[in-house]
Amino acid sequence: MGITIRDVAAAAGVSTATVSRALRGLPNVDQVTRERVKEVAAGLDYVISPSASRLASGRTGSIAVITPYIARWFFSEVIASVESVMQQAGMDLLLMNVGDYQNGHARIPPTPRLRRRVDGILIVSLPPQDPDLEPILSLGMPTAMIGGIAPNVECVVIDDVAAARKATEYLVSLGHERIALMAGGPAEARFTAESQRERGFHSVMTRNSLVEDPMLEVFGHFTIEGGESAMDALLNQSDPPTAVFAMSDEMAFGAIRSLRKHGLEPGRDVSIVGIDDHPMSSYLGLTTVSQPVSELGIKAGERLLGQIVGIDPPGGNDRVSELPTELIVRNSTGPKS
Amino acid sequence: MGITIRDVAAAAGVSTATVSRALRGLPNVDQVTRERVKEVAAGLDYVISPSASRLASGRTGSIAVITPYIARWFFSEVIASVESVMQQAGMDLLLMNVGDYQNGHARIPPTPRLRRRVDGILIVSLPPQDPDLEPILSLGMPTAMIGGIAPNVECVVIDDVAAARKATEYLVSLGHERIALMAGGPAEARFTAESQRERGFHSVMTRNSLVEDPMLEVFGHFTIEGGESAMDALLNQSDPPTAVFAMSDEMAFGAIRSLRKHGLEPGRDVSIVGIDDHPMSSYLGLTTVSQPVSELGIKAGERLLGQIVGIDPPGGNDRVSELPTELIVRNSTGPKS
DNA sequence: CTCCTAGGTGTATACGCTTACACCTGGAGA
DNA sequence: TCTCCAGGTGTAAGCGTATACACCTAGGAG
Repeated sequence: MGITIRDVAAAAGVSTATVSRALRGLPNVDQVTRERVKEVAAGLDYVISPSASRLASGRTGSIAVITPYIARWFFSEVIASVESVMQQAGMDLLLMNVGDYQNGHARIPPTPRLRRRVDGILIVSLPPQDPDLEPILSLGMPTAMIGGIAPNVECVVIDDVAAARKATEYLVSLGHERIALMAGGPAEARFTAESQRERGFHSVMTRNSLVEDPMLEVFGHFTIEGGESAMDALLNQSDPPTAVFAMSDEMAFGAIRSLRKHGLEPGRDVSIVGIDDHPMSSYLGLTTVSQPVSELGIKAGERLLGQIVGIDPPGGNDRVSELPTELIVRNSTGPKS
Repeated sequence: MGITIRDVAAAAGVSTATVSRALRGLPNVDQVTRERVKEVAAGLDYVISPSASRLASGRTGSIAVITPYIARWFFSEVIASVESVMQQAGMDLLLMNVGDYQNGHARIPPTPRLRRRVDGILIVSLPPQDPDLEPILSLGMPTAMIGGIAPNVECVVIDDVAAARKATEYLVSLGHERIALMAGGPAEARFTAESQRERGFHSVMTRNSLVEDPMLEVFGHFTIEGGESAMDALLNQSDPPTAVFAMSDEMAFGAIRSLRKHGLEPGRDVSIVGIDDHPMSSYLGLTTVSQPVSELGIKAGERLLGQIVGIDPPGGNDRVSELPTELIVRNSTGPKS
């Protein structure tokens, strides 16, 4: 059926070992021989059998990306950029969603599917309390993480504290004092980024001697609808906020919609800041703190490759890379009226 | 290092053949033996070596998803649903982007990376003239396609002609006569869906004896920005349209923005219809024709699995599944004023 | 009581490659 | 001239599983 390395060896008049070395660019092969082997292989339309190669070498040439969502903006952007890096490096990318239970499917633990199957793992934003996280990490293979921090793992993140500070400080600079915090959910079930953003918000409020009214902390579940009803709730209070810091742009979108529904104009009546710089944000004029999503994926991918190839230290010393964020002022914010 | 099937066999007091059969659920294994083997395997924390299994059996247990985009809405939704199907089936999913050249990377042809590496291929919306399409199809392995039609391939699509008809007919029913067509790009470089949508539009216009002014055909490149400038161009004409059929929601978003920029109100001054039912469409009140994106992925995934397992006919007779679309009326459309 | 069958199990080879090791050659240095 | 070395190359032993085939057993049919 398929043509094998032996066919190539025979046709080129060399041994299979030489073919193997020639084709993989290893040293100790005469340049002339190498060229001839390559030509013969191309002529025979030979492609190496990954299974055989993997079995013999122990390397799989592939990595797994583990993520709780695939289709959401942040995640799909990250996946795309990681794919790009891996494709350049000639690595296969296995996609594994661990959030599928949200659709009613049984949660299939990824750990058994990882062992012996990949050379490295890239974890995207699993919350620290995720039941799959610990087993994955204790697999002890090259691992990188985006949007979260774990000991002994290469982590690529933004400075979520600083991002939240930028957003909050900007609102304060506009004169706002009653500022609401729109988080994803209650503190027990938060992503790392969420907790950090709360810390950033908190620090700015404290530094400026502003009170954090517990009534002004609401949960938008990182969705438009969630943001909308959270804003609804804020507006129905006796003393509504004059500004809102939403932990994500999508929640901010919902908040804007709620404002309009109540006949209020974002930026004039109530100011809204998000985090992300989602593609729709410029469309909707949302002031936000941008995060370099593609760069997160690229950097984490490269770091992971480094571990696999053996250039980078395989974790060991809590390497954390922080990528910069930037406040982007649009018209969903304005001075306190 | 790793523990092998031999260790399990020894520990369970049977041969490796029996272990292999027991673990994979093959018949001709005594129930008692099977249980014991399973327990021993679990106790030893044994996981099968995919490479060895693949090499010996010739099956890879994985499929490739080939797509020109990863992060765009339609594509990420499709990928997510396919991943779900494959995870349930215990198949690995390799992600391969063939649109990376758009980011300045060299285009790496996927064909060599496919051979001997996957049991099946799922192609998402490659345009018929894509240089990679033909080589992939002539690989002769189980293949399914979403959003496009090719001979001898299992295809899952929406009826793009009908979808475009629904949109156009609705505009006609509102009394519009000067209706613009916002396509992606010129006819030479169109996705299958694009051509079909044009046909649907055309048929309705003709049937209602409406003239298709060539001036009213514009290109929005399936992006918000593209839609916006295309709409700008339309509005700058001496005799602008009273309605626009945009081939995608994102272009429609751009069109809406353009309208507002020109002081016009969508649905009152100019009507806009899109296709997709993008998550932001309900937010923006866009009238559109929805397509069942997840179902496309699920169905195509299942069909592909069927071919691999050998239940479904492996292509052969141009099987095309059409999934239903639905007009969703919101407030970007209104009677001709 | 014998024969046959079918379910259950073991033996041993093939899968296609990588790589440790042995080997060979020619030229540089002594 | 001889030795040594390094660059090239070949040999052959795995890598861990699947599976064709042989075998064995017990029970039912004759």
